Amino acid sequence: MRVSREQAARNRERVVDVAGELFRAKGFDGIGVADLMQAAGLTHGGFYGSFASKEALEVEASRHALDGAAAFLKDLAAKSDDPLQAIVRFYLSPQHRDGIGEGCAISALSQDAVRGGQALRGVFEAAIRDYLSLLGGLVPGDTEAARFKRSMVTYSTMVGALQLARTVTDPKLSHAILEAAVEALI
Amino acid sequence: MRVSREQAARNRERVVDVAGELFRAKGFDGIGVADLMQAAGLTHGGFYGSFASKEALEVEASRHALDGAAAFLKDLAAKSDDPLQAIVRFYLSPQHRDGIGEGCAISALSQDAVRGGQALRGVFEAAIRDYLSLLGGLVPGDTEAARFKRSMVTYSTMVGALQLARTVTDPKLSHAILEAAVEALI
DNA sequence: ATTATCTATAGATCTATAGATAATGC
DNA sequence: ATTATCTATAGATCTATAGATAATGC
Repeated sequence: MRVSREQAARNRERVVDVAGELFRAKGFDGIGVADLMQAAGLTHGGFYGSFASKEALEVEASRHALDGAAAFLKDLAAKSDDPLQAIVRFYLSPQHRDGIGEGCAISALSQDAVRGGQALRGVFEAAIRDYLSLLGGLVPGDTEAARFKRSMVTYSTMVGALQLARTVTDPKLSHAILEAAVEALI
Repeated sequence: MRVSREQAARNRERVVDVAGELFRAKGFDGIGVADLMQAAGLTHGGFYGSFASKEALEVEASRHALDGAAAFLKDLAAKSDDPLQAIVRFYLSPQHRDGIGEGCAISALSQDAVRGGQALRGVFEAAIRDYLSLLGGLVPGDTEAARFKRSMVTYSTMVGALQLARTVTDPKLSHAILEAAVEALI
C-alpha cells in the first residue's frame, strides 16, 4: 500500500491539519493517535513513520494551527478599512465562539500548553508575540510603548471574553459577554 | 482499617480538596484516581465508596475550588478600602500566576470545562455569574446595566491576561502583560 | 452487624514498536 | 532496493469493581 513521495508528504500534512483541528476541539488528551490517523484516513501504525511521538505532533499541529489563525487575522485586517474593528468583531463573533476546532489555538489549548513541555510552550509564546505585534500596529496610542501596552490589554480582553463566552451555556449571557468586550475594544 | 464516620467524612473532604488542587495544576486528564487517592493518603480502591465516578469528583472538586476562590476574593474585598483594586491586583499578581493549583479554577480549567458534560458546565457557569456579580458591585458605572457590562469586560481582561501571562515563558513579557492589565482596570 | 478502607484485578484504552506488504523510484 | 503504509501486538496506564479485612457503632 505504498504511495508516492508527494502523496506521503500530503498525507503527513493532512495528519498535521486534522490534528490541529481535533486537538483544538477535544484537547491534546481528548484524542488518541489511532483516532487521529483514522480521521486522516490512515491506520495508526503508520503514524511513527512521520512523527517521533504524539508530543512532537502536538507541537507541530499547534504551530500549524497558530500560524493559520494569524494568517487569517492578517488577511482580515488587510481587506478591511477598519482593521482593528474587523479583527475584534471576528474574534468575538458567535461563529468563532462555536468553531473551536477552526479558531484561535491560544483560546482552545493554552491551558493545556501551560502544563506542556518547553517546545510546546515556545510555540505558544511565539504565537502570542505575533498576535501582539499584529494588534500593536492597529491600536491607538502616541508612542510605540503605549501601543504595545494597549495591544496586551486588547488581546487579554479578547482571549478572556471568548473563553468566558465559551464556558457559559446560557446563550444570552454568552452573547452579552462578547458584545460588552466588542464595545469596550472598538 | 475502618475509621469513624467523622474521620471518613474528613477523608472524603480531603479527597475533594486535594483533587481541586491537582485538577487545577494538572488538568482533569493529567491526574488519575489512584494518584489522587495516594495524594490524599488513601488507596485508590476506596475511591468508589465516596464518589460515583471520576467525573462526579471533577464536578464536586470544581465547585469546591470555585467557591473557595470566590470566598477568598470576597474576603479580600471586604478587608480593603479599595476593593476593586485589591481584587485586580491579587488576580493579576505573580503569586496568583504561579500558583495555578490554588488559584481561580476558571483560569485553570475552563478550557477543559467547555469540553465537559452538562453538570460540569453548570458549575462553571454558576461561578462565572458569581464572580460577575461580585465585580458588578465594585466597578464604576451610572446604571446597573452599565456596571454589569463593565464587570464582564473587567473579568474578561483579568482571565485573558492571567492566561497569557501563564502561557508565556519570558518573565519580562509575562510581567508586562499583568501590569498592562492592572493599569487598564484600576 | 455494619461499613470504611484495602488488596487485587478485570477490562478498556493509549502510546509505541516489530515485522509484513506492496508500490515507488533508482 | 527502498520505503510508505498496514496488521498485530507489547507494555503501560486508567477507570471501575469484587471480595476481604478490621474497626466502628448499635
